[in-house]
This record gives sequence, structure tokens and C-alpha cells, in this order.
Amino acid sequence: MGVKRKTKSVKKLLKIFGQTNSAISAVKLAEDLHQEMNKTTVYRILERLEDEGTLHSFIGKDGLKWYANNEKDSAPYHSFAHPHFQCKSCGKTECLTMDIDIPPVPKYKIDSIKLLFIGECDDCAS
Amino acid sequence: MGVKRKTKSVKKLLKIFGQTNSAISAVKLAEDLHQEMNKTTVYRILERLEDEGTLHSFIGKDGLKWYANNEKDSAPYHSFAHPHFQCKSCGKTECLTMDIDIPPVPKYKIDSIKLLFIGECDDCAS
DNA sequence: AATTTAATGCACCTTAGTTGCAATAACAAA
DNA sequence: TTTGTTATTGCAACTAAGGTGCATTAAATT
Ligand SMILES: [Mn+2]
Ligand SMILES: [Mn+2]
Ligand SMILES: [Zn+2]
Ligand SMILES: [Zn+2]
Repeated sequence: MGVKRKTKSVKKLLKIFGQTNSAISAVKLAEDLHQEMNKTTVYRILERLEDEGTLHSFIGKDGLKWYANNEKDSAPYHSFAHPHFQCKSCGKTECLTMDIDIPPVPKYKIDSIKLLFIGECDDCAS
Repeated sequence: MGVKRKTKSVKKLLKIFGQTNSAISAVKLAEDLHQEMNKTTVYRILERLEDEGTLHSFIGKDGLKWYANNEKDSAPYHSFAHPHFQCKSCGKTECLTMDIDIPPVPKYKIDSIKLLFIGECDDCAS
């Protein structure tokens, strides 16, 4: 179920995601906010914001969970994937704006596609 | 570094991967083999087999690490991705045989691509 | 057989994420 | 505004994946 009450903690997280397009790991959020709310609260709010469609999540290259804004007009799965990029040097992780066209997979009923590009970002490539 | 000695434990794992094309999670292997070797040994052998190119690994939808055979002729990253499928009902996880063509990503230097299809397998879709 | 050292077992650790429950605070009704 | 309902939070304890240090074992080589 989604968020039912605009608590201080919910507002705080919404503000953070309102200020960036980058993905942020749950771990980082729990760390950064640990003076303002319990880590359990962070995890629970993220879950609720994802449920209601405000955020979306994915698993990064190291198995950590990352969250980012959901584009309002993001449709469910057609035949394209919303890709993420993760820098193996600095860890920066982003939603890519392009949608990647994925050909149909024979034999399986596909619900969603996770597409993760791993490489080096601008800053680290120099 | 890769495997230097064909120990009993190494042979056991090689035999297992010699008998299937499915991916197997490290957790499952450690469980199944826990009478025959320590879980630490399982994790270390998997790491070495991946280092030497015998196996490859990826992170599944729940953040677990999965291993599967490496096709001998698998090139590094050109512009295609080796996709995996994971059934959200029964957890079955497989390497797909097709290579998916991925268009170049502007702005980033990409080293590898992780492509995970999540859906329902034949058995679970009925 | 003796030597070398890669590989293993074990005990312990680290970290991400979850759970149960009592206390708190949105929010709506009175 | 006060009161009542219950969503949300904090806390402490827990689970599970995976990793580490080190003494011991066992491949492989001489
Ligand atoms: Mn995204
Ligand atoms: Mn594979
Ligand atoms: Zn970077
Ligand atoms: Zn299935």
C-alpha cells in the first residue's frame, strides 16, 4: 500500500528525490538520514513510495537496492527497457533517459526487464 | 586468480555445472553441498571459476548472486548483451541463448551490460 | 618420500534488509 | 479544539548473504 500520511519523514524523502534525477541507494539514504529518522523508517517509506508509483527501484551491480523517481508517463512493459547506468569507479548510478528496444523473447512471458550498464562515468574516465 | 588444483570440491562443482545450462545461485549450491564442503569453500571456488572464465555470474532480481557456465566463445562487450531470465514464481533462472543488440550509450564508457528478464516460465504460466 | 603452497574448514564477522510490538502522531470526526 | 482511529515510527532483535583470518590439509612437483 502507498503513503497515506504526509509525515515529516515522508516529506523529507520526497524533497530529496525532488532535487535529483540520480538514483540513490537505500543504504545511502539510511546513512544520510540516520539523525532524522530510523533506518527502518527509511526502508518502509521507500517501499511505500514505490508501491504508489512515486519511485521505482532496481538492484545495482553489487546487489544493493537503488531508488529513483518514476517518470509520470512511464508505461508498464511493452517491449522496451528503462536502463540504468552505474559507474564501477565512483558508484554513481543514474537512470538513463533513453528507452532501449528489446525484441520479444520466445518461450517466456516477460513482466519486466532490468537493464544495467556498468562502466565509467565522465568524471572517472579522465 | 583461477583454479590451480583440481581438488575434490572443485571437481564436484565442475560436475554440477557440467550437467546443466541453468544458472544456480551461490546460496543453493552452498546448501546442496553443505555436507561435502564448507560454504566458504563454495564461494571461493565459484569466484575462482569465474576468474578463469569457466563460469560467469550475475545478480538476480532479489540481489542474490547466480552462476552459470560461460560459453567458450563468449566475447567481451561489443554492443550486445547476454540476457538472463528469472521466473518470479518458481525462481528458475537461466541464461538465454540469444544475444540482444544494444545501441551505443552516449556519454558513458560501458564495460558490461546486465540484462535480466523477469517473468513466468513455461511451467508456472499454466 | 619430502617439499611447497594452493585450498580448505572453522569460527567469527560485516552488512543489507526485515520483523514484532509498543509508542507516537497524522488526520478526520465530533 | 478535543477526541478517536489507525497509519507510521523507533527500537531492539533478528535473518541471511557473503567475507575474513588463520591454522590445518592435501594437491602437485621434485
Ligand atoms: Mn530508473
Ligand atoms: Mn548467463
Ligand atoms: Zn564515476
Ligand atoms: Zn517458474
